[in-house]
Amino acid sequence: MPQKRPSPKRRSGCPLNASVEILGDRWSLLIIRDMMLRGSRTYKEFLESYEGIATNILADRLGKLEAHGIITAERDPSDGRKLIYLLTAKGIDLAPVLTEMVLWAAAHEDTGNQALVRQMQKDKEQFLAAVRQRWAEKTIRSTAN
Amino acid sequence: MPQKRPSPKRRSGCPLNASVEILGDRWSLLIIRDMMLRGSRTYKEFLESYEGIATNILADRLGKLEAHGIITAERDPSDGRKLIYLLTAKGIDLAPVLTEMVLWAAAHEDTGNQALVRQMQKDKEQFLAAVRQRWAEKTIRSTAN
DNA sequence: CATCTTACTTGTGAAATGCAAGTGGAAATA
DNA sequence: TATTTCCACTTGCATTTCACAAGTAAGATG
Repeated sequence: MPQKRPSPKRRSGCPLNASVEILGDRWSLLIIRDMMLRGSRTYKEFLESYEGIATNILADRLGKLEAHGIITAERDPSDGRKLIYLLTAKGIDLAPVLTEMVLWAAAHEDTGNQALVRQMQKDKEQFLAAVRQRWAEKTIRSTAN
Repeated sequence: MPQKRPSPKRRSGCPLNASVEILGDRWSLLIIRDMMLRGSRTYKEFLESYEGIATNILADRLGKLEAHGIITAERDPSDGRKLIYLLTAKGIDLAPVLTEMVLWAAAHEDTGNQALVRQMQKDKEQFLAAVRQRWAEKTIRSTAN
């Protein structure tokens, strides 16, 4: 049973450093994006994401995200092979972080998915409210996390 | 002389992916934090940061941040050994990203610097305005970037 | 001119990453 | 029931990145 230590050994107490140590790699936030915006819930769905994460990296990141309390994993009752990954409240609270990163890149880099970007630009708070709303609906049970 | 193309080859057009490819490592955002909040401007000042970045990693990250147009480097007129690193407009636009990451970690992890956190929590927009204000004052010249 | 300071570069080993292939249990199919 | 397929991984291995220690070159200092 993977329990979570508060801070195994941080380089510093700075909150930004904590975020960077947990999320600062090339894949973790993309997995969270897929859960938050694309509704991905299984290992296979994450693998199908456009960027093409390697299987061992995906397994490692899912394990770390779970250890950090950002996602949970539960066996699918209707198909015993599948694990259903869900964002916790801590995980859905990353929505503002993702949003700001999207807006920054959209403003300064040549990127796609302008539909999403315009939605965020038009009304950030409304966008975040919608994200949280959808998450709450999917998480009818297991509100313990 | 290491030059850089705007987007050498992205894994995908997703804006979040762009941000993650540019900023998704354990050091880049901490360097930006030091520039934005601690006023660090030279190689030596970055090295003195609490987390203890290695010299080769720092040189590499400064080069990449400059290549991405997030910082500029100029020789110090009063001391020819020093390079003065400054945030560009693109760089200061990362303030909302840093802020959300700080707030997320402060809410869900055991972190320090509660003074900064409370300031952000109290009035996020005012905090960001102050950050931008300080940056604008320091960047009286070279507004080209 | 000798020494110190600043901003690096280089070398080496350890760790993380990417890719291909393999494994084990559950479900679907013949 | 036996076989095949599906799902979620694990393992091996080559490549890349990282951390740490040491060294270097140009400019400043005494």
